[in-house]
Amino acid sequence: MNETKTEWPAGVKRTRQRQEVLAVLENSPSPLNAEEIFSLAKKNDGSIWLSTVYRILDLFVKKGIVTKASAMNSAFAIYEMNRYQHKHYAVCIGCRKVIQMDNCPMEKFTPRLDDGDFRVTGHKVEIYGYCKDCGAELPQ
Amino acid sequence: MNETKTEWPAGVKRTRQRQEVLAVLENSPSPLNAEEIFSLAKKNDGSIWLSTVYRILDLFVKKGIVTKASAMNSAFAIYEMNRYQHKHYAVCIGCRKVIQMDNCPMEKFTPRLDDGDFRVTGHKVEIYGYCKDCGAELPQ
DNA sequence: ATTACTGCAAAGCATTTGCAGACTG
DNA sequence: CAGTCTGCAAATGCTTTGCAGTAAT
Repeated sequence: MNETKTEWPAGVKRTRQRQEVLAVLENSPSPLNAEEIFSLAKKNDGSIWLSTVYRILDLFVKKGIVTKASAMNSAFAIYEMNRYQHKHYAVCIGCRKVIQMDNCPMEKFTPRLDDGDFRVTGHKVEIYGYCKDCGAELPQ
Repeated sequence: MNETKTEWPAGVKRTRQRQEVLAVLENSPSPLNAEEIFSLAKKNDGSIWLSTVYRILDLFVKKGIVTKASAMNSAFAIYEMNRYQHKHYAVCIGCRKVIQMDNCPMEKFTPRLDDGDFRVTGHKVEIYGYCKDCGAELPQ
């Protein structure tokens, strides 16, 4: 599978590797790290290099096609299609499963800062704890 | 300066390097990364190794004396005394300054998750944008 | 004296970079 | 065909680990 669902982004040279990376991201319901994107693209296509994946991801992030985040307590970054919807995640400490959150705690919130003026351009929220499969093992 | 303000934590062997690291953290108003802790400790004492600092920080985190976080878009972890108060930070994209937030967006918030049951044990919030010194350079 | 801790060096892991050949528009 | 992109290898930066000597209780 090598097709992207949407039209090709403007101002981005179309190469086999870029199509592959975009297709992988479009077809993933959850964010992926570079290594995962790399092996999925490789499975579909056969010839792609990890450093190329990083370069493509950087480009896509710069173009606003993809968003980059880093899951807490995790050494690596995760990437997903920028679907222009505001999303946050809950991460299970037990199994590392990532669960989408449907609401955002920042909706009705104004930060109170020591330093006076601060122009907020974005925020990051992550909740952690135990999912229904992992929580059972532990005492309340 | 080599003194710690509070009494020495129980169950932790007291060494010169550990005292130094704890003193550095106690005297810092803002979180520091390992390299910064290392050079401050070195300045005070002269003989300490970066890998030792990492080992000491891991120990302190495990003992609950220190908390570890990772500032967004930044490759390294930051550490600070666990003052048992709930704190979040705003990070300036321009100068990387870290500014404390006095309120918490999670106070009156219940996450709505796809996956049903999830026992929340903690959360992480980070706001980013431009501080008063860096914001001026950029257009509104 | 016994056990844990540190100095030091080297490895580890995610990510980045340099370069020459290959491909796109 | 000019310029960009990729394969590949090697470097980078933060952090971890192994080992033998040193220090703490």
